[in-house]
Formats: sequence, structure tokens, C-alpha cells
Amino acid sequence: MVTLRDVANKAGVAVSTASYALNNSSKISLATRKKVHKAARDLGYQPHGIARNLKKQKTETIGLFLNDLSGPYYSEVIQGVQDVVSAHGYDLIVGSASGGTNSTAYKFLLEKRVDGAVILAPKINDVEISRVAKASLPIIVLDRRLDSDYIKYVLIDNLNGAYQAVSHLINRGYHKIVYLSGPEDSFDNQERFKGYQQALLENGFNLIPQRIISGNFTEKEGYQVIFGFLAQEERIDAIFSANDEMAIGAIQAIREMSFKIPDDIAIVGFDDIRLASYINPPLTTIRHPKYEMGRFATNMVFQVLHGSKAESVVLPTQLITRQST
Amino acid sequence: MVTLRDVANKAGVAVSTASYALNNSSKISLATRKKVHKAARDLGYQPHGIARNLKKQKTETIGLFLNDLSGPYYSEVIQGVQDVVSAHGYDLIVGSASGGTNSTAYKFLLEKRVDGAVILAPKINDVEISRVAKASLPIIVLDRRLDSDYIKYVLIDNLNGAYQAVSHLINRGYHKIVYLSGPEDSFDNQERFKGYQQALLENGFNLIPQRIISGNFTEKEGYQVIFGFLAQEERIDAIFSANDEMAIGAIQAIREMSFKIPDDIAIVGFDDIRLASYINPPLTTIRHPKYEMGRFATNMVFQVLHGSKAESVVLPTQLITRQST
DNA sequence: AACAACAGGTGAAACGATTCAAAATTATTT
DNA sequence: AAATAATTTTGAATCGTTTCACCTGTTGTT
Repeated sequence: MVTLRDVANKAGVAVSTASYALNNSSKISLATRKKVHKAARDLGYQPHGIARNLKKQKTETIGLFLNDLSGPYYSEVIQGVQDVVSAHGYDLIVGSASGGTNSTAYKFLLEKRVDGAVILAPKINDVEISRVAKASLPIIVLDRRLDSDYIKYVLIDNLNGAYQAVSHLINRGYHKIVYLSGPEDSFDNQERFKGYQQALLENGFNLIPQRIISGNFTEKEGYQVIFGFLAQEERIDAIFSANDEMAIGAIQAIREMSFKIPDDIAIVGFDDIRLASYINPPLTTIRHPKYEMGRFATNMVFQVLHGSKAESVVLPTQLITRQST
Repeated sequence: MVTLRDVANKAGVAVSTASYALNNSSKISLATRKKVHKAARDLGYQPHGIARNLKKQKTETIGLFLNDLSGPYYSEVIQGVQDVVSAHGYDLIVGSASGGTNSTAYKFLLEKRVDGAVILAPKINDVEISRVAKASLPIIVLDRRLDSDYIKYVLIDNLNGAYQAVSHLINRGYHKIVYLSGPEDSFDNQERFKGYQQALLENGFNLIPQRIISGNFTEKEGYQVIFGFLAQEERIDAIFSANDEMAIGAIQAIREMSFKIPDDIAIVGFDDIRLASYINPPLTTIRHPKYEMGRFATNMVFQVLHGSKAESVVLPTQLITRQST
């Protein structure tokens, strides 16, 4: 491996001179700067990033840590983050947080291998995040309401989105509305449930416990629980699913039970994933600005990094009406 | 920041002792090991990963570098890579290679911030990859046939897959088959075209240049070029699309022109993306083992890293028949 | 009793850069 | 020509670890 020292030797200068020269410091005369650059080129010199990081005490890298790298859900968020990170001349690395405290994500945070992070990973809890965040390592969370000097959040308006969804159903004349729930411990799910509840109550309906069906955000589960429900329970006329994946499973179940959508049963999802507009019937759902979320979050990372204050933010959602209602 | 030195001071031992102790070296008595561990715990000591990397000259991190982080196409590959990396106790970071030579990907390779890499990024060319690969940084490519001591490939059998697809169309009685092409410089596209060509020739048909329509792998382009083609050109009875995305666009165009699928025009895609089975009509396509690709590639990274030989490999594809043919 | 073997601990030299403070050189002013 | 100022260059310290080679004292062997 060819090091700065080799370059310095070849150019006949001190290592420090070589360093300044390669960084184009004006302290070094143009002549020697040229000489050093040439030597570096001739030797095929490549600065050793890790050594530089150690000395400079920063990495110019931002981490995006996700629950699960393979979810299609995230791709727009990633894009938003990537764009802003690049614009700042930093590098982005995406890592998994699925192992919780011994995930790559947590390790990179602890060991300060990144200068800032955007986190969407429920497995890493609030305490752990609070412990690692600092001025030199600001963290923006996308999946909870956590706020301190060096931790800010960017959320979507889950509650209001759900409220829109359920109000829409009510306005269309559906009254017996089931809530197809995500995991109880999911922040998104909790907020969406609150929106469901609020819409019902404000329109003079009661919350009926039997109409809350628990799922886990997956298509398969959506299919199974709705299938089971329709086979046994009281007749209902609409479903508000806490996410699109489950809604897609539910649609499958509804059709297999020979109910017509939306005549017998209407359904609204949440997320507006790509599939939503392709399935049959196309799914009415709540769209939220995933790309913008990534952008906002990343801009905030840099704001904090540059010493200015950042404000946590909640982004609005939008009802997308399709043929399932 | 609390360093090893602080721990050593607090425990009343030398830094070297502290280091050995924390690494549980048997050179250090159990008593002092305990003492040092306690001091570390009390101070909330966190080893500085970058410093360690520098000294040990390795990072225990594998990089997966993709063209574009946000493609849903990759998620299974990512999962395969992740699983193997974790199994080896290493960390995985995913980075973008979209900037080519000044992408995060290339930078991380040059600066040796990873100990090995899996690359699916046409923007980084063969020469550049060859330049950075070495015994201490093996690279497995997934998008080209590149093979040397420290570079191996894992590919899917594009040619044969395409051959299967087109043969299938011919067997079903479709003779006027259009090739909806990807970008000319795409390796995948080139191979798939060869398969198309071979299937035609072996069945006694000629290659008709007018039936090769160029696209760019996107749904939108698929829609546009097929729409244009159907409006103007000769009647055809089948399309083999170089990927599913374009096929989905094409289906849209075909339906808007009021042709029946598969009666008037049949269509086969390539990739078996998730959407393929959800659209109307469900798309016949070529499935390939994306997850396995990730696993194979990553296992090979570790093989080379551990000094054993690895063999490049081509994985088989499978025809998935659905209602579009 | 003499010497080897060994366990436990330590100082100092790396790893490859950056950067401070001082030294050396050159230019400018009087 | 001397004094001062400005420009270049450099040695050495440093970032936070790991690890080699050495030292000290204890135990074991004959």
C-alpha cells in the first residue's frame, strides 16, 4: 500500500508538506504542490480514509438505519435521504437495525462511524438512541416522537390520515367499519387507531371492540384474519386497514368470500404503496410524502451538525380515492 | 469522549494492559481483567471503531454497492447478502454507486473502508473494479462476467431464461414475436437478446429487425414505445419484454389499444417482480433466484477472504406461466 | 542452588493521516 | 546592509487503538 510517506519521499519533501500540498493548502508554493501531486499520481496514491477519519474525528458519512433493508416501503425515503446527503458532499451508508442493540446500526452509532443518522427502526429503543446522540452525532427519527437537543423527529400525520380515511368511509355511507390493526407496539399503528377512533366518535358512532381486528402489517396476516372474521362475525360494510399490505390481503379474502368491493364491503388502506393502484380493485388509501420525509430528515441532520437549531416536523397526508370505496 | 487511556488510568494499569484485558486475553490475570472491565463499565467506555480499524487494518464490514438504492428489484438480493454477512459476524453497509467513479461505492472501495464487496452497479466499469480488488478486498460482481484472482461473478442464466421465454411463446403458437429491449449497454439485456435470437433461429424463424424495439427498462418507456409501435407497425402476436417493468407498461398500452391479452397479443416478462402476479392479466415471466444470488456472492466474498478459491457461478432461471400467455 | 519456564504486566512503536508551532527561506522595507 | 515581514517548509505531536518485545517476579525441575 502506498502511503503519504511514500509520496513525500518520492517528491523529496516532508510528509506534512505532502499532506498540505495534496489538500491544496495555500501555504505550499505552487511549484511544490505540482511536484507532490505528480508524485502521488505516479505512485497511484490513495489516501487512507480510515486514517483520515481518525485524525479529523469525523467521517463525512451519514447513516440511514432501517429495520429491514429489503422493504420496498423504504425506497422513496432512501431516495430522499440520498439526494440531500449527496448535495452536501457526504456519503450515505444504509445499514440494518434488525438486530436491535447488536445490529450494525447500533454498532456504527456507538463507534461513531457516522457523523449523523436517520433512523427508522423500532427495534432500537428511545433510551439507546438518547444515549448515542450528541452534537457530533445528531439523530433524526422517523418512527416515534422523540425530541431533545440532538434528536429530532420527522413524522407523517398518522392520526389525521386515519381520520381522513375513516371520515371518507362514513361520508360514503359506510357505518360498520372495522379497524384492521397493525402490531400494538407500533407507533404508526397506535396513531392510526386514534384517528379511526376520533373519526367514529366525532360522527356519533361508538367504538365497538369486536370491530378491531389485530394484524401485523403483512399481506398474509391481512388475508387470514379478514377471512376468519368474515366467516364468523357480524356483517360489516367497510374496513380501514392500518396499512396497504394488509388491505391487499384483505381484498383477497373478501373476494374469496364472494363479497363485492366496494358494494358489499369497502376498504381503505394506508401508505399508498406502488401495488395499491395495480390491484383489483385499485385501493383507496392514504398517501404520505415518503421522499419528502427523507429529505426533511436529512436536512435536519445537517442543520444540527452545523450548529443551528432544527424543528421536529409532522408532514401532512393525502386521501387517494380509488375504486375500493 | 472516554478512551482506553481513561479506562487504564481509572483501573490503575497500563493502556496495553487495559487493551488486553478488554479483549479478554489470557495474558492478563482474571483479577485485573475484572478490574478493567469494571472501570470501562463505570466510565461508559466505548471502543473507537475507526481507531481499531486503522490499527488492525481491517473493518469487518462488507459493502453491497448498488446502482440505485431505491430499486425494489434489489430487496431480495440484499436479504441474501445480509443473512450471510451476519452469519459471519460482519457488518453490512449498503451504498450507492450511481455516481460512478465519485460515488460512495467507489470511494469506499478505494479507501478500503470495507473488507469485501458485492457489486451490482454497471456505472463502475471493469477497469475500475479490477484496480481496487485485492486479496484483502475481494469483489463479487452480479452484473457482468468478470473473473480474476480476487474478482468473481454470480450471474443468472439470462440467455437461457430468454430462450425459455421465447420458446414458450413459440410453443403456444405465437410466431410474430417482438423483442422489447433494455438499454443496449446493459449486460443483462445483451444476454437476453441473445436468448431471444437463439430461440427464434432454432425454431426456424428469422430475426426481423423491425421487431426489435428499444426501451430502457422502465414501465413508462415500455408503455410509450409499445403504444407507438402498435399504432403504426405491422400486426404482431407476442412480445418478449427484457424485464417486467417494461412489460407492465406494455400491457397498459396493449389494453388501451383494445387488443386482448393473450388472445391477440401474448406477453412474457423477465424478473418475476412482485407486481407481476398482481397485475391484470398476471404476467408470465422468468423468475430468477435473487435471494440465492446474494447468498452465493457473499459466501464467495468470505471464501476469498479466508484464502480459499471461489468459482464464479451462473444460476438457473425458471419460467413462471401466468395468464398473459 | 542454579537455571529454565512461565505468568502477568508494561513501554513504546506502530497504523496513516492532519495540524500546530517553530524553523528556514525569500521578499520587502528602511 | 540590516531589520523586519511574509512566505514556505518541516519536525513532532496527535487521533485511539493493538501488539511486539521486554521486564519482573514466581514457580518448577533437576
